[in-house]
Amino acid sequence: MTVQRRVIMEALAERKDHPTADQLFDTVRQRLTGISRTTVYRVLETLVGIGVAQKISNPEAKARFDADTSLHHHLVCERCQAIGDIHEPALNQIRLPEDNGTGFAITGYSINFSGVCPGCRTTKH
Amino acid sequence: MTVQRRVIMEALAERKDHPTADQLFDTVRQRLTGISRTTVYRVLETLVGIGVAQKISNPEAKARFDADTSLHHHLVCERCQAIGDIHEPALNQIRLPEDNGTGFAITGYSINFSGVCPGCRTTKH
DNA sequence: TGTGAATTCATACTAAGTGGTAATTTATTG
DNA sequence: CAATAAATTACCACTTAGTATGAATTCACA
Repeated sequence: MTVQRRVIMEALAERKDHPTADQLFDTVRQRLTGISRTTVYRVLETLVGIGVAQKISNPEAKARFDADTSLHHHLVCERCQAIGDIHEPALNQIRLPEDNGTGFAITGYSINFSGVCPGCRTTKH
Repeated sequence: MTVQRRVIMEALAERKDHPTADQLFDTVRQRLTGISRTTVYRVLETLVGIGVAQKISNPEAKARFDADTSLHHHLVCERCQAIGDIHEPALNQIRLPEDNGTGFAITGYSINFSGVCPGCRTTKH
């Protein structure tokens, strides 16, 4: 466990907006001058690999990360692409399709709700 | 409606693997020599805008497109990132969380199942 | 505190996507 | 069917996101 990993993990854990690797890099470099961009990318992959963070599925062309690895779901804003969390126990009861005819061995799932975030709702058009 | 749009739409509609913009560009350029990469990107955004195609949420850092805009869900392979469709009526009955405490105006949803695809299941490791 | 292994830094690179402008092409209208 | 205005496309350069490689540093443990 290195200083870099701790700082990156902390930076990810303290925010709820599912940042991209470059966003985290901008945050982390202010706390740890000289940290390299490559390190942030690599450490994030490591964190995902050991199961303390996850990549969020999203329609944008960039990876987004989340320090919350519990079963929960996401709200994606159609306008500004912001991503919010939704913890709703009722959504965690979905029966995994066993015989789905696709041959996939399903291990988990996550629901992406699309909609319009509070900020974009109040902004005209 | 231009030739380019028709060819791109056809190329997207005839495949089920949710291709990226560059994958479509490679296909389309063989049918329409001289078509520009930018055009493929722009037309795909247009097709999404008019509602005849959609962007698929996925954990990779690239946009994936789908000509099927009906309510259905996706299977994402953890190993090779392949994306398959799953049409399961039971999954289309989810009640949209009304009072979700987030202020989001929810308009739709899609479930991403994670797992291992048939190809990767039979390949060791 | 020394040593080997793992991690990080620096740099350069590839891949994915965007922006601006001139040139085409389309659709429309007479 | 030809003229023309509007929309679309091509070309080029550029930004952003992510990856590869090897040298240098740091960590963990004896």
